[in-house]
Amino acid sequence: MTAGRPGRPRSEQARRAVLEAARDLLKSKGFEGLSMEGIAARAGVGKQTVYRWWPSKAAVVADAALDGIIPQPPFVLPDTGDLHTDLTSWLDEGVRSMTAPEASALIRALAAAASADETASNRLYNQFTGPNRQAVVDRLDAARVVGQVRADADTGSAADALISVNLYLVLARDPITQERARSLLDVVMSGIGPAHPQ
Amino acid sequence: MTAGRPGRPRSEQARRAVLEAARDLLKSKGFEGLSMEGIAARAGVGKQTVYRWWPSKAAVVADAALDGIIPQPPFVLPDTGDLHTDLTSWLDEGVRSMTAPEASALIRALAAAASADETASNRLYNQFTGPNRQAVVDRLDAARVVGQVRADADTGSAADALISVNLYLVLARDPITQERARSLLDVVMSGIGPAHPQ
Amino acid sequence: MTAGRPGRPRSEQARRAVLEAARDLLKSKGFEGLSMEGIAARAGVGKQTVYRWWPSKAAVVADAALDGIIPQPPFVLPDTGDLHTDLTSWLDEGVRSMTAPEASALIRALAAAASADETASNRLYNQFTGPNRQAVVDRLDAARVVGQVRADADTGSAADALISVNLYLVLARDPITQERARSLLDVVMSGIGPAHPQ
Amino acid sequence: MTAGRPGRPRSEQARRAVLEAARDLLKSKGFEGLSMEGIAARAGVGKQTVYRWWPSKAAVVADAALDGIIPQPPFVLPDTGDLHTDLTSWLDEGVRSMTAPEASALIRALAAAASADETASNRLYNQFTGPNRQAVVDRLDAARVVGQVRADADTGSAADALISVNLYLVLARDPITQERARSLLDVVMSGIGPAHPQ
DNA sequence: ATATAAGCGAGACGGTACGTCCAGTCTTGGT
DNA sequence: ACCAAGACTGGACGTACCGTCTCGCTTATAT
Repeated sequence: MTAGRPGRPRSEQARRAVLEAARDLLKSKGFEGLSMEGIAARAGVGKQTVYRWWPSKAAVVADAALDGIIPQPPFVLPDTGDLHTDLTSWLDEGVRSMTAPEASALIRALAAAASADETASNRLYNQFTGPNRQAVVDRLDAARVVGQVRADADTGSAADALISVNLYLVLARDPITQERARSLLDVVMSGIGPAHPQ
Repeated sequence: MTAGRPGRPRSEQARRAVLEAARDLLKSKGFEGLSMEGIAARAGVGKQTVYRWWPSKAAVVADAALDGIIPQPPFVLPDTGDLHTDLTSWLDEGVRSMTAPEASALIRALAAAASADETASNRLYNQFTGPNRQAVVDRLDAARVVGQVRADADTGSAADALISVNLYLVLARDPITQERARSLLDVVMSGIGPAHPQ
Repeated sequence: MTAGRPGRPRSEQARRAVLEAARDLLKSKGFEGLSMEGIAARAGVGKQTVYRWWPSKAAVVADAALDGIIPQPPFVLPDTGDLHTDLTSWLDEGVRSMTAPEASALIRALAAAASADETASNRLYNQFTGPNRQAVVDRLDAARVVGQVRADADTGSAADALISVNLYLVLARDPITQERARSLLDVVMSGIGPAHPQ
Repeated sequence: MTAGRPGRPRSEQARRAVLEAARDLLKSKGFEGLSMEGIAARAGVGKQTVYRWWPSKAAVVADAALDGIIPQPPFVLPDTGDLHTDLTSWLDEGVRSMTAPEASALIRALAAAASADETASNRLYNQFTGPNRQAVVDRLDAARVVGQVRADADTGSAADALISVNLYLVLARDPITQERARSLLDVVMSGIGPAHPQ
């Protein structure tokens, strides 16, 4: 694939060491406390090696996320045939994976990275939030076919609501609980309007 | 209030100059590009004066937000008697105020500040997001009394959904549009489930 | 003198620590091996403090020389009435002070500094080599008055010869000896031409 | 000479490219501004090729000088029978070749190289300054045979004086002029002592 | 012919130093 | 007790080179 170019090939070991160092430092010191210099030092790598492949700490963080070095919520929803059951188990799994203090620190870091750098924001969205959102949309669309979702519902907006609340809670440092997730699901499924609008 | 203490009283002029300098720099350079030194220089103020009153740039930013120096979305909802109309006009106003590129840059900056500093996060939440959310909850609760919201709906979760999606869109750098806001409102009002499950 | 300006005054302690650190490092590692970073570290001073007052390592070295922190050959010649005796003792003193390996390393360093930087070159000349040369010229001119130097001799060129040979020997790493100095003095005093040109 | 060893023979083209690149960079940026990396880049040569043959930039500079790629003053003195005439024309030629700003920059660079590296210093002396000095000594010794130099004069010291003053002037950035050279020659030939001491 | 050997350009590697910016702190004179 | 000014130590920034190391390739002698 990478045609036989001249010159010493890129060191896979250095690449992984950088991403893992970034993840570790992110957990312990947050995005603000992260530094290119610190990443290089902990990875046992020259600073130039970091700058050769990543333009900023936001880019390193984004790559670490994309590489699975920063753990991600699951991209696939179960499909048992019952939408409510499936969304509930998906939400429970999400709550479980985000309640570890480490996990919320990482998410805050990703938010800060997205805030600081447009490119990082796009990459994180395209390969992290995006697929997750798409999985929800797909499941909802499948449910529509079997009549569990009304024909004219905007499944995209529903997915947005289900996903973004967690981001909001993490940033606001409000604890994320199962109850809260289920209340949200109830709102999204049934709405808050009176049961039988004519 | 500040009892007649001895010594020179705090300079109100310096205080405002600092907050306004912070706002201006935030617009042009983002939270990452903001510095205490830069704030002091632009405000024409000694660095010590900044440190005397604020421990970090996140604290300055939080104060600037609370002081109204960073413009905020409206805290009150109209109450025309029709919930859907009121929420629509509230959302439209929100969309309008967040679509300016400056505004989204400021929101990203506040998100970064919240991510970086727990104290700033709390202050921003308590006096910025919180009242806004509360206003929505209050309006929904009032609507419930007149039967426009079903009795067992969780108005808190509904408010969370309405507010947090915008945060998500700003961080993901997805454009915020009226259509999108109205689709979301439709989901929150009516749910996505089949219209009349019996 | 330095009018009551606002702001913290310059630290004399830091100034001396920098110059002494530069001298020590110069002795042990030469001008090439000297670094602004190393100077700051050894002086226990922030790097910025060095850069605030000196633009380059050549400037630091020049200042260290001017401040007497780098030892200098004597600027005054004895005047016993006999020129040859006085120049001999002056040369002996010069030979003595330049034969220490430390001293020749310092002189090579000053030559490198002069080579690297025009400003440093001028400062070193004006306050280091220059006065020394002038002292020789003055002594020669005084000797001319009493008939120990012929009327039309160019004392400036004679001083140049007496001084520059040592520089040449240090750079060429030829050992400087009393004999060599005295041979040179003989050439300068008597010339190499036949004893009685008509 | 280099016995028919196996393997690809050294590239003469690369060797010259390196030395010429070094000379060009020396002219424009001085010895301090010269770098192995820069030499390789300008020569269109791999860095390893430079390091394979030269251990340091001082070594490259020394080689460039020895190879005639850095222009040198003439090694031979005319011998018209009249010493004063010959030395005058030799000095004039030296003055002429050193007054070009490029030339003095190169000489300062050679001085810096000699200062930085003992090996380079020796090579430069042995094959650059040394032969030049020897040529002067030889001419003076020849002149002694015909009575133009007194029997007990130290021709070595005289040669040192004639050569080293130029080095001193270049480092001090004092302009080198014909007048100055001739004054020096007068001192060396006739001395500064009274004309006929008996 | 085909190994083996050495040189070549290219370019990544772990590092050091550069010169600048900023973090927080401290110390002036003045309000 | 506050203020502006500005110097202090410290540390990260992003860049330039250091000297070393692998690549694929070329060019020689030795089998």
